[in-house]
Amino acid sequence: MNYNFNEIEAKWQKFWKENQTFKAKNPYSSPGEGLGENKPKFYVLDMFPYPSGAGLHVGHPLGYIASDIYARYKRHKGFNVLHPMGYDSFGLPAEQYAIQTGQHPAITTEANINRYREQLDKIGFSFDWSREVRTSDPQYYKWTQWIFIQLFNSWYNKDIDKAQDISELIACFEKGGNTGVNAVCDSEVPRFSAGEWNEFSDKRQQEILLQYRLTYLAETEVNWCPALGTVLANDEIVNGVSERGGHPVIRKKMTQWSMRISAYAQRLLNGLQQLDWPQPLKDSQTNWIGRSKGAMVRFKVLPLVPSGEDLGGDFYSSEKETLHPSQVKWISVFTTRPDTIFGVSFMTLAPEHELVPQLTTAEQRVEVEAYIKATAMRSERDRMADVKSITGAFTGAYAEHPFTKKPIPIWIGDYVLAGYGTGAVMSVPCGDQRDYDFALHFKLPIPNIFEGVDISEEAFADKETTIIANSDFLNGLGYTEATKKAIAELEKMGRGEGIINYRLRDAVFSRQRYWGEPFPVYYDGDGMPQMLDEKFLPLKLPEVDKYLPTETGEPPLGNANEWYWMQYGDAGKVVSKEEFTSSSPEGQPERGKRIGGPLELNTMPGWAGSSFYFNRYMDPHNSEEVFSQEAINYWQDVDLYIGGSEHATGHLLYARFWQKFFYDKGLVPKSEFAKKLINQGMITGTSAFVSRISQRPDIYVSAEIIDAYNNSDTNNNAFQLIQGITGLTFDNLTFDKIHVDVNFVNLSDELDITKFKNWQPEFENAKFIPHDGPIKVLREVEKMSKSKYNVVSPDSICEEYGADSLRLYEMFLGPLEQSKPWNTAGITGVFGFLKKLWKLYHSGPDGGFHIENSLSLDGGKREALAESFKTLHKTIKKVEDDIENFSFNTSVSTFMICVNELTAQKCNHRDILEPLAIIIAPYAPHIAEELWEKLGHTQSISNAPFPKFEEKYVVESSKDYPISFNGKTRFTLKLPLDMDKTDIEKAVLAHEKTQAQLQGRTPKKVIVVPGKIVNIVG
RNA sequence: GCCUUGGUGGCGGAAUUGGUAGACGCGCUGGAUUCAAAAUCCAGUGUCUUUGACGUGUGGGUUCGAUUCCCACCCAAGGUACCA
Repeated sequence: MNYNFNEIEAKWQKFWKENQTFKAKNPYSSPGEGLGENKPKFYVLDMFPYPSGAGLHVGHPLGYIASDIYARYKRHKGFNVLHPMGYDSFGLPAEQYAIQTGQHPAITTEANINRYREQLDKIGFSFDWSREVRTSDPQYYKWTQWIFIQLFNSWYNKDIDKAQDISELIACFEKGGNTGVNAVCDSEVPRFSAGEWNEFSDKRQQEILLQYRLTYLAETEVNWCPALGTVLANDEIVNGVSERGGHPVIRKKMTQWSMRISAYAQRLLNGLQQLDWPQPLKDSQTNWIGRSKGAMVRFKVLPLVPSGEDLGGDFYSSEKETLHPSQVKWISVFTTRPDTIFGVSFMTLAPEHELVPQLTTAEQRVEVEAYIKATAMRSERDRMADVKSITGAFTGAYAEHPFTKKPIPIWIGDYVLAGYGTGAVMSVPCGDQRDYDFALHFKLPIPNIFEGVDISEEAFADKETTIIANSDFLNGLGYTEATKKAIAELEKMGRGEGIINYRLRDAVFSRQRYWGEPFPVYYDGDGMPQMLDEKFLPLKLPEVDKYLPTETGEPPLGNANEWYWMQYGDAGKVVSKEEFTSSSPEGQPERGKRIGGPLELNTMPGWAGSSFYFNRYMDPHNSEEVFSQEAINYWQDVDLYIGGSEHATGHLLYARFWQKFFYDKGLVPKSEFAKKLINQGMITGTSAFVSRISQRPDIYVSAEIIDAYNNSDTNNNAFQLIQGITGLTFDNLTFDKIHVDVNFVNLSDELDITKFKNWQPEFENAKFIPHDGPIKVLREVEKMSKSKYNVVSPDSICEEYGADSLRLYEMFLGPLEQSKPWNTAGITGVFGFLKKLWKLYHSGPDGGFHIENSLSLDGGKREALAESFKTLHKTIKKVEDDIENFSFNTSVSTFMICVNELTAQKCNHRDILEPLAIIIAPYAPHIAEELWEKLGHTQSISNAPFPKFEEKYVVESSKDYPISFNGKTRFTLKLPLDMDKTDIEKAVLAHEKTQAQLQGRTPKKVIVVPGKIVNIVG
């Protein structure tokens, strides 16, 4: 009986579905079922996919296969395993497709999901599909909206370092104004007393509260992508262009919803230490958060120097005037080197800095304005492409040095970024290369404040060896002491303080798109944002005629006929503008006053729905709560999370942020959502190329001819042939390489000529050299992509070799975390292995199922099987260790070795073959189920206990010692393992081969490592 | 530039604490079987100037012994970038 994988796999996939084999129980909610009650929990999660129209290629399931093996292994180990799957189904491609075709994104998304599901099912995953979530499902995004409301109703209290309800902030304001409140908020919040607060209008109060909320509406500089018609987050931009589509991105001021993730910067950093995540990923989050320790220093802007006054050669000598205190302006700068403060010879502000217009003198105005205009015109990309040219302009203004009291000229320059720190720097040319270059270019002084350092060529930035000089009270100090002292002095004078600055910016949360979560927000008569009451959620996406921005440039939701919120008392609904304006604000006595207004036109970004889905899986159908406390307290957090490293600074940072917010609100028991994370590597494609003669594009040649050509092997008779047909000699012959579909190529790299000719019209009349023999293709490793025709789909592999072969092969390719090329040819190895495995259980006549039943008490039988037991148990040990270390590739080798050995031993004994089926089941579940059933079991193999490794079967009594001379192994010698050092040395030295090696010399030293090696030094 | 990861046969890769480098598989070569092919099975397969020598990116070092540890460098991939 042959290994009929198609039949077997279909059978068991149906069985699992019908029996809900992998449904995870929340034990408290189904106590009667008994399952899971006494089992420890284990949560294995994959990053849920965006269901793209292209479907899956063999690279996609890699991580899913690994997590599935782990999940199945944990079930065998007696855990109650949660292994869910769902879809991140809001996103740009469906919307772009909708713009082109008018097809509603919900319809395309549904079709894509169905295709994904079909493909996933064929691979035999043990997902609990009863828990599936889709971010675009209103029953799901109801909770995304709910979380948004919670964030809106929260502020960050720095004193207790956690988020609190906004009502507590209001209470503080009412009691003592905002002077005593230590909150994370906008930088320009004015100071006010309790009395002033209570006097503020409702609108003013709302405006102030907005500056404290964890999600807030503010005019911010955003990354605007004109081609996509939307803003993008920093992590959605790669090299100055959009991640999707590669369109240019410019800076633009817009009123947008933002998330105050910066409040969590330090906790996001701290939390990394307890996480078992890949180091590169943790490093990239650390860099992204970008903590730097230094000082905030305030420089007083000096009154303008009267025009025409000669500043002379020494510009530190000008006279000062005094100003009324209310007119004094201050420029705050952030520096990591307060120790170099005496080296400041000028200041540089970002061109966008808000003080620039006020500071600029009449004489400099023209130049400054021209410079600002010029920098604004340059796109982000231009600025990045050109970092070498130094540009800037002098404002004409001066600031006072906090210690020397000398005037310092204030410049603007685009090397200072508006978005980092305060958008202004104190320039220390002797200690910073950028300041140095700027000073050199504009002929500004470069005072040296370092002991014994030459700065005539470049700046000196080495903190370690710094000794400060020419710096008054800092002279002679090193970096650490000088920094401390400088900060202490600044604090004493009230001119600055030590602070910690983060690169992490608040995250823009609005997108000018259709296919995303609508905000549960309307704008009242004052234009202030108001949250919908939770009982009205979900606020469903409205229907629109077209998915493009409106004629007035509003987001696509502006096209909706009905997109106004109207509420009387407890009754609220979405209505048209006409219905809203024609309705009575006074309402009717029994219904109450009408409230409402236009609904928010922006939608939420892609990362909204993915920032809590892992928690929602724990209780996915709960319509009362985002998840119940029982569910979250049972499942706690993700034990193993597998997904791509491309989400390092996006999804994985935002999700950690929301989790910490939930933690503050007492909604979750853990402040980190995933204990362990693994990044699976990318599977690249092996593209196929066929070469054709450049001068005669209808003639295609086999790869051997190209080899001969590249090696200048003119004797190859193909060249005579080519010359005969084309008249081209070897010397003026050139070839072009063109991609061919990898599906037209067989395992021996030979091209299927018929398929190729029928592929595209231009190949119809293709001629081939050689005419008769096979045409071989060239191979090259590239990213798997449609345009390179190197995409291999899992479906075709499953059809030809089966899902078990696919699963084994994907694991066998190499370490999970490494990127590696796909080459279908190698799959025959694991396919052959499965056939061999099948044969082990089918040693009967005509290949029928045959197993020797166990006579477990018969010691004699056991004796005969000792070798097989040894094979089995060393396999159990190795495979168990490998799974725990996520070294799946080596366990496939181990299985191969095991089956090769058992085959050689002609083993057909139940005591061996039954445990073998279990240990292989996580990897190749279909064949394992089938064999399990044949072994007489009626229950699925998936919960069978994992066989226990027993040392006694693998103990060796002797060892083949490698005998080496000066570290080089010459021969091996079998000796008992319990022999001690001295005896080993004697035995080895007495051996004739040793004597032959020594040729009469006396060894200087003999190293004996029992159980390992013997080395003779001579 | 900086941070991270990696570099081993024709190819994917193995060697878990420093102890026989190249497991396992692909490919290739030869053979068996077959009218033939596929499939299957058997044997071989790091390199070379083959009684031996050389071999884990390069050059040093530590060690009885180094793919493994240390120093310097080269190359590749990923992240990040005027971050004050």
